Amino acid sequence: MTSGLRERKKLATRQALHLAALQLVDERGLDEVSVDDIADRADVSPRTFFNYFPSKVDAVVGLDPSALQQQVEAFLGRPADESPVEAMRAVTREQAVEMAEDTELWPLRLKVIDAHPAILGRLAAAFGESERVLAGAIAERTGTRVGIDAYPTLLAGVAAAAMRTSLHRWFTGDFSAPLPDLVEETWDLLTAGLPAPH
Amino acid sequence: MTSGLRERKKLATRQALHLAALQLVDERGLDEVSVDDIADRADVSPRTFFNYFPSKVDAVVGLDPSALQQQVEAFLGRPADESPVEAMRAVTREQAVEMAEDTELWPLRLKVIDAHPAILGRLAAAFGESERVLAGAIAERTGTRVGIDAYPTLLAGVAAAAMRTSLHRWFTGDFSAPLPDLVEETWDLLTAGLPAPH
DNA sequence: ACGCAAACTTGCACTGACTGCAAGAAAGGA
DNA sequence: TCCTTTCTTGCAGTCAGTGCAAGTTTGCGT
Repeated sequence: MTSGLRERKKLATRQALHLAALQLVDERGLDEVSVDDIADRADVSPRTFFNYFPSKVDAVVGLDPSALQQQVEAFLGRPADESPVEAMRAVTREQAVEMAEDTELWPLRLKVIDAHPAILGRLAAAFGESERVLAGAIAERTGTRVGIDAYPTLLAGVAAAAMRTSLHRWFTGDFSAPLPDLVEETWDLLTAGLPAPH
Repeated sequence: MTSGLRERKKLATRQALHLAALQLVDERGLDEVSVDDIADRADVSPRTFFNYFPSKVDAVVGLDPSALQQQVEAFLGRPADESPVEAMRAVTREQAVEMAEDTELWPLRLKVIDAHPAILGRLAAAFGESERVLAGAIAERTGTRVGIDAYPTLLAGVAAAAMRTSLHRWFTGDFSAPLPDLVEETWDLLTAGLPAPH
């Protein structure tokens, strides 16, 4: 289908670097891990590290660069009779299902991120980037304009907040509750206009 | 009231560094500005720069470190008969009023941030930090538990999204629309459960 | 199987962010 | 005025991150 040897090797190297970064930071903490350490464990030269990730924290976060585009396409591909909120909710639910399938990487990622605010910062930036792009897609679908109308930026931001909230609860509950269920609960709260609890 | 000479000087130096960073980055772009440049314009040594800000981007963002605590106190100090959403909304509106009073710094900040995604990342991290703390305050007020219940984390995240959305529209509209009005509109959308536009 | 072109890895040298330390200067208070 | 505390500064050092050029590996047509 896609894969020559070259592409498989690249993917393997990328994953090795990400995993090495994740494990090392989990073991020692962010400041006690150098790029050289990560490159060593992944069996590549320090210089090669920077061919794969632009910075140390990026390697720890290790986000799939194609995920954002997939998210946008999934959103735009939702049935036309769904409201924007319904479509956005469906997309985040699908993401949750995929994340939950991975029983190793995401828990470790969340553990490390939770322990290191600096990494959380980079993650937040990624969410911000995602928000920008998503807002454009939402505007396209609803006929609103980013920056002029509140709707697209707000919905994108709210969707990101919903995902963050769900991930946080997933982590806090030691991954016992199914992530998609947590996502559903969160969206129920949102569409009800955030009624006070109790 | 508070101010000895020493404290006034510290505040002045901090503001000078922040303004210098902001102007220089606006003029040349983030990568064309070094810490030495910023320190030069603010008339302090490069080493002193790091006594005030832990990094270059932090100086550009230049957030008031006490703002977060004030926000939490403002939230906890709202009348007990207000719902959490009403209280949160009131706090963000008050913030908006304060921000709008400053007709120089915030517009420049937003302009620079909009032009430099790397800075936006740091800002997002600050919002994330704020969310964490706020979530704690919300939990305290509502008797819910951060990490267990969705409510506190979600409301904090949504409030941050509302502020980001409003700031973005304020900037896009060249600061002609009153920021507090934009905040109100955004919260109206939220409490209505994000109804589809049109 | 061969050989060329493109892509990937690596080492080297360099810039600049950031830190710890210790000495000097400035401010506050008795 | 003297002493203490705090702030500033220079120095030396570590490490992140980048451009370049040489060497290596893979893809592909022949």
